[in-house]
Amino acid sequence: MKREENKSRCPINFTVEIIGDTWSLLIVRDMAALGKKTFGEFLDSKERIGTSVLTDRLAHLERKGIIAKRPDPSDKRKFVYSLTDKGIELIPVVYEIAMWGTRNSPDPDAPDVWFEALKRDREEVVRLWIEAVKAGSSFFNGPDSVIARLNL
Amino acid sequence: MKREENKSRCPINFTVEIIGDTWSLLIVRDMAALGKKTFGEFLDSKERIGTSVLTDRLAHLERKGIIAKRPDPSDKRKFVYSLTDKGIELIPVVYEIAMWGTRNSPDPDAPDVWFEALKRDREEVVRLWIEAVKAGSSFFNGPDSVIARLNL
DNA sequence: TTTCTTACTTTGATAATGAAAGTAATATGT
DNA sequence: ACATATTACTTTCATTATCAAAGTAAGAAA
Repeated sequence: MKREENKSRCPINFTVEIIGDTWSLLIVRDMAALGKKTFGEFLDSKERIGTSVLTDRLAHLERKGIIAKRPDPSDKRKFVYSLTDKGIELIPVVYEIAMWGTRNSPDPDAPDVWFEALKRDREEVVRLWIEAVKAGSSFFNGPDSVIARLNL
Repeated sequence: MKREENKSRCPINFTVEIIGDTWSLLIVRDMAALGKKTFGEFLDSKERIGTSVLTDRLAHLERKGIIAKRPDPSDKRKFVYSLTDKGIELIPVVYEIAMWGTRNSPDPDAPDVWFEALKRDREEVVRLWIEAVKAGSSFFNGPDSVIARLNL
């Protein structure tokens, strides 16, 4: 993997060298928006990532301090992946990327509540999203989800 | 180029399939932050993009409606590249990516005024940045630049 | 009219991706 | 207890992308 070449110390290049590929941000999305936590759950997304690439991207994100990997106490075959603070800080990036895609895609596919949430104040949605993930929930799922807090 | 595979209609995947690679966002950065406009100017960045990759990425961004390409009226060898409205809409994404990189890079390299601008209100900076590019300037350069408007 | 510049294209080596099959550890059902 | 299933990988190999270097054609500058 030559993708971490440190081409420059530009802050934008720094970020792009970490999440600027086809899969990394989709994994962060699955965690932050859907609350996915295990290898099998990540495999099960619409974009159909392959196992070898998933293994590679998870190791990459872990090495870069975006996610943490722990053994699952209740099933010793499994590992539980979670966003670190650094990973949670990516939520504003993910929000803007989702916003741009929603506005510029000819036919965006997302839960109805996503389009409802976009009508709300950006600052509030981003703040609630960060709080949700810190509380162990995600945008759409869990007791502290954004949609629960906004009553959507 | 298989990078536009339409893996899903998720808004995040839609955006990532357009700008989720090593170079596309750096080109957008060069245009939005530095006001670069020509092939030679893009070649001349710290990250040292190769000519074949630059040609490919410029064609890709043009095809996706992010940038426009016109002949230079004063030098018929040249082309002038500019951000479309769709491209200008990426500025909030670029801002958040730059913000994350600035906060998480161990040794970020950027003009001093960038760090000054980060202390200001996000909404204002993003608004001024969009206005600057629409007026033919960029974040750092031109009569309507963000740093000119903020007196930095 | 020679030389330089610009925006490419071509070539060939190296690296990343993607699909499929394989594996070892652990869990589950009977 | 035993057979089967599941999980998180690893391996293999064909396809595709990237990168560096050299080449090119149109136009500008001296």
